[in-house]
Amino acid sequence: MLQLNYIRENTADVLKRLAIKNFKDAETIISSVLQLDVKRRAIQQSTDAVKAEANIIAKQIGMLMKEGKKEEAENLKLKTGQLKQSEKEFDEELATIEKEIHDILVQVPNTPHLSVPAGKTPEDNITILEHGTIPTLYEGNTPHWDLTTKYNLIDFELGVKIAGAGFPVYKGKGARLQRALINFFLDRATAQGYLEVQPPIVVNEESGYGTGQLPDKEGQMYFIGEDKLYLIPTAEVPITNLYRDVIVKEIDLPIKNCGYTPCFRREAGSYGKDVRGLNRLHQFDKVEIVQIAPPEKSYQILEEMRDYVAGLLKELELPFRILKLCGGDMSFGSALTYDLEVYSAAQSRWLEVSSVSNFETFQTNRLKCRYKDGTGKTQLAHSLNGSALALPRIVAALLENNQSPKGIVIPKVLVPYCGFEIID
RNA sequence: GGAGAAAUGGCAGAGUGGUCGAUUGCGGCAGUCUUGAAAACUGUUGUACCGUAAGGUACCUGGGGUUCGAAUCCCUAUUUCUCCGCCA
Repeated sequence: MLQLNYIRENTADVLKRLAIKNFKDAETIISSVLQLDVKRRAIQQSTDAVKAEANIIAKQIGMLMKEGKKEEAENLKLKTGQLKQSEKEFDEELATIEKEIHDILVQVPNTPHLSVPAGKTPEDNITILEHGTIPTLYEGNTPHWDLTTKYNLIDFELGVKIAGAGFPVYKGKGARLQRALINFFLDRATAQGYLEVQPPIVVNEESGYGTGQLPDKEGQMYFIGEDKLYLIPTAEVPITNLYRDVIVKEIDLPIKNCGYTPCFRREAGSYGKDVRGLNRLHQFDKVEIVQIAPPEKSYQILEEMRDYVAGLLKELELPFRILKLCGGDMSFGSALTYDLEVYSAAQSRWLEVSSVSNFETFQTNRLKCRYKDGTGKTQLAHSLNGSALALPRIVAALLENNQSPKGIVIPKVLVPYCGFEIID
């Protein structure tokens, strides 16, 4: 959520940036918020004035009672009736207008960084780096969904029986590969200075709100109605919410956390080749990295995070590219996002395996995640996160790219984690 | 799940209707002393909103109520602790 004060003081800038995100009716919405804000401040002044008067009278009555001047006290009490009435009215008016403002603000997306390219569709994203060579596969290569069956790594049908489509059962070397990747990712992240955390994989409503999944995207999360808990769509939610209602010392920034969790997504509305095999699942595993950063360093940190993830892909020897997302393809809360995509050779397509974003104060404003700066002033920190990495598509690319007539070759870096060099 | 107790500032812990935004201790910050540090001493130390400012308003787990006035009384929700039950 954008800060009202910021909108008020930088209206032109906000509008300019919202245009990059193709946010419709930005001018109308922003100006209505600003009008409501003027009204709100006027009402608050009236409210405060009435309350101040009432407080004074209450104190006077207290004094009179102490001095035993009951009659005078009774007279003063008579005066308070009118005040109480208008106090109540003002309070209600204020609450109403604050809710109105809030309801509008939650619908306004984050303002993109000025370097974000304009554009509406993924075609408008900018490729900033391509790395590795796309492998030439041998005659008779197959997509991963055939390989997983051939080598008995994943049983999709069994998952359907147990839970439903999109809940695969990993078996044998398939299961071991999962575990290997998780450990590899966590080891690399901790070596990079990220503190590993193991958060709950369900969150309450407040947490969903804090990182922006609620109120908008609740249809994308599994909900346990009896206990009012949401299954997390990403570890970003519980980990970032660790810092909800927290004021940290500047010296403790940046805070770097990583964590492995399963992720659950309802993926309502997905279909076709996008959901085939491992391409899109309802449950998948991911290691997430999260940073709480001082504003002046957040963009440098974003690049570090992006490059760190790229480093993982290099170690895994996967061909990949990095995209800088255009305004139209960025998520609601992000100010700048890099997507990392690996090339899945048998499918002949790029698969998104990581999304690294700077949210600036968009999340921390909701979270009330702040720090004291050098001058002792309290201000909002920036929050950033990225996948490092999501497993299924990595597995898909590994299987497809590394297939050979003899079997699937495990990248060197994973061999110690897997305990085998080839899947055959 | 049953019975009981509790929830106060970064922490500990006072405060049961009227100058209480809240005693005190610890911690933090600044200073004095010291070659430096420690100790001791002195001062300072919550958040948000409104206001150019002076200042004002709100917040003692959340919500509602009683009252001229609520940290304090009542209702309610949540959470925590103790005991019992169940259980990885």
